[in-house]
Amino acid sequence: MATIKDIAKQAGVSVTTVSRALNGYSDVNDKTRKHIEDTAKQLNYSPNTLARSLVMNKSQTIGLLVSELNRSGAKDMFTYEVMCGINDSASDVGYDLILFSTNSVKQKQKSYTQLCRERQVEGVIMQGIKMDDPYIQEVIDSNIPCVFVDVEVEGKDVGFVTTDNVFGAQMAVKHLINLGHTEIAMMNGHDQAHVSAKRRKGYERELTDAGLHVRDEFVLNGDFLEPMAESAAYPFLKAHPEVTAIFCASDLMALGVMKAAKRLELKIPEDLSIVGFDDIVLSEYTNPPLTTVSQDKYQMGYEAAKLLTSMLKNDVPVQKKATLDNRLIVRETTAPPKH
Amino acid sequence: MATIKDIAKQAGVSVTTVSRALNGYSDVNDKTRKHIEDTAKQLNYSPNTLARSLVMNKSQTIGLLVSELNRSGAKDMFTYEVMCGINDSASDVGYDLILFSTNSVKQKQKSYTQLCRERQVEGVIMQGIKMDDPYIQEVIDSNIPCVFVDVEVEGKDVGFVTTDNVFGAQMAVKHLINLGHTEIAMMNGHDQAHVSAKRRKGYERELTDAGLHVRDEFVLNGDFLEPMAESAAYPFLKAHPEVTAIFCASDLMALGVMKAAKRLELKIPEDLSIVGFDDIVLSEYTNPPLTTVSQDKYQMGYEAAKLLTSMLKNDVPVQKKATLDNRLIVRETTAPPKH
DNA sequence: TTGTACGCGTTATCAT
DNA sequence: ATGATAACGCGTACAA
Repeated sequence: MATIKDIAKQAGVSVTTVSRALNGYSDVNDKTRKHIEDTAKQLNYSPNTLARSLVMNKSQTIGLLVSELNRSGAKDMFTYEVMCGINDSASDVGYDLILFSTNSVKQKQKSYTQLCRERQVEGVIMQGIKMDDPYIQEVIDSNIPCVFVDVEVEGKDVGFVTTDNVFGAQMAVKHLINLGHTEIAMMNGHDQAHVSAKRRKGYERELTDAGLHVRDEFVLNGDFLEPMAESAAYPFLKAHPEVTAIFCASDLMALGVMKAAKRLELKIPEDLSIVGFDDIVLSEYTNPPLTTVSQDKYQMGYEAAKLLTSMLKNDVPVQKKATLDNRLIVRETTAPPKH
Repeated sequence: MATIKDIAKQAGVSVTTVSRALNGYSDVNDKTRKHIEDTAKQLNYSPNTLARSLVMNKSQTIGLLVSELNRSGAKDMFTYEVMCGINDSASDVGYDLILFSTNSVKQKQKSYTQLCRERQVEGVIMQGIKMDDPYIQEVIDSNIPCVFVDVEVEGKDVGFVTTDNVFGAQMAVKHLINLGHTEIAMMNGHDQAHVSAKRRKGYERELTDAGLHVRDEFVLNGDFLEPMAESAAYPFLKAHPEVTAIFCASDLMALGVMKAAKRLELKIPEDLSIVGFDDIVLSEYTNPPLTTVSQDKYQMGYEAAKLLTSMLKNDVPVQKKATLDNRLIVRETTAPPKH
């Protein structure tokens, strides 16, 4: 627990000199610097970042605000991989991460700015937040730099990173159309997810472009959950034998659809083609392996942190959004329809 | 950015009174407290935990030290679920989490105590560390309270949480023996993993108890990685057609073994029974679904944080270790051997 | 019940 | 090139 004071005493100099020597200022004699560095090492000194942050008014800390950090199963791998990217990128530039988990209830108890200011975070990365969560508006109103993952919000100090969800959905649907499908349904997430709207847009655009009908009753809601998707798909597929393909807004929901199809004794892909979204680890191992739209989750996190730290470093306006490409991975759940 | 000073000025009292009023001390007039609370709210005040920590010498922060936080795939879900548990438990008692990711290289650059003291963490939870990592000894030598996940280290300020790996392995092997298997191999992780030793011990003990031979050449190393397990299993299974069952020290390696078996045209479970360890999400979806030993990862994290915070709160000696039960989940990769 | 004064460990300003 | 001193925001003896 040695402090610069201890070093100063031991080395016979003032605290000022110690501080400057250790921080690499040029206006300190080489000999005294050496001496100070030696005694610092000898005393096993480590600086107290708390004190430093207090006086400098910079904490070198980023808040990682994750909504519903839990074992929902749905976003698990997604959240984790994004986090890895954030962590790598942030530590590259010397920022530490402090983890806040929140949910709709907590958000009512403590305001966003309070949360941030208490811990003096310099900026925030926001993940898994829903469009109707109170924090979104608070973020925009506050002047704490923030980057959203997968929510397209912009503001003076607000940016976001996402993948091209519209185009991703288009790729998926185009793939099905190219195979010859014309009756294509969609299993969507829920209305509070920004990506849901985007993916639906892509789905509808691609159908329209191909001259196919867009039918509202062909779009189901699976709440991004496997069991919900299954129970939504089962009656639908039963009632609509003409449907030969389903585009799912997440891999997990695709799993649910696969289960429903199995119960209806529909063969995949012969009777029903399925395309997912995300490319979670699981999708490679399903039976048959799932065709899906792959998002680079790690990269999303990495870019998010990069965006944020660049906002933090510069006062000049800076690029505040990033849209990553995603790509279609064709596996074995898609084939031409039987006629 | 209002401070207690601002409140004091506005409310016409001293900072001391503000501090005491806001911290719920009893020796402050109800009327003044009310007045102070009102102006605090009006000024949108939030306390600066940095300053508070500095003076109290308590940061209310736990360091979450994760080794190799990356997309290795192997420990992904494991790490994530443990983290969820830690987070829930820690936030229950008002601790925040600061994320440190480390690896063998980083550990040489900055010492454990330095890392901790810089950020003034009160305690640490250590995850995914290898037995030959330098930090382990440093943790023991330091007096910063620490709880390890899955490494059985004890010390004055050091505890751990783990599952009963020996017994878990025994359950798995017993299950195979009960089915009638006698030639049972093991796919182990690597020598730097504490759990590897434990699981091997259970494997050998159960064989011995059943009067079966323990053969060193029946124990392979898959480094906890799927491809490594596959390439280790392939030649082994080819050379040892007498082997009818393999116990794997992780589900991921079980996947590798399944791939090797497929290449050798061995049917699972008819020609080869496989038991995994962990019960990752994936194992439910493999083809066929994997029989495995399930660990409650969330609970491990929850207990780890609980252990640590109780060590932090009390100066009295306290329970410093926790061993959780795990259970065998029989799915479809195990069956009696063909004769 | 309230206020004064000091200290936590550090950096920054201004002298010297 | 070096040192005194103030300041960051807060908690707390001690005094009143």
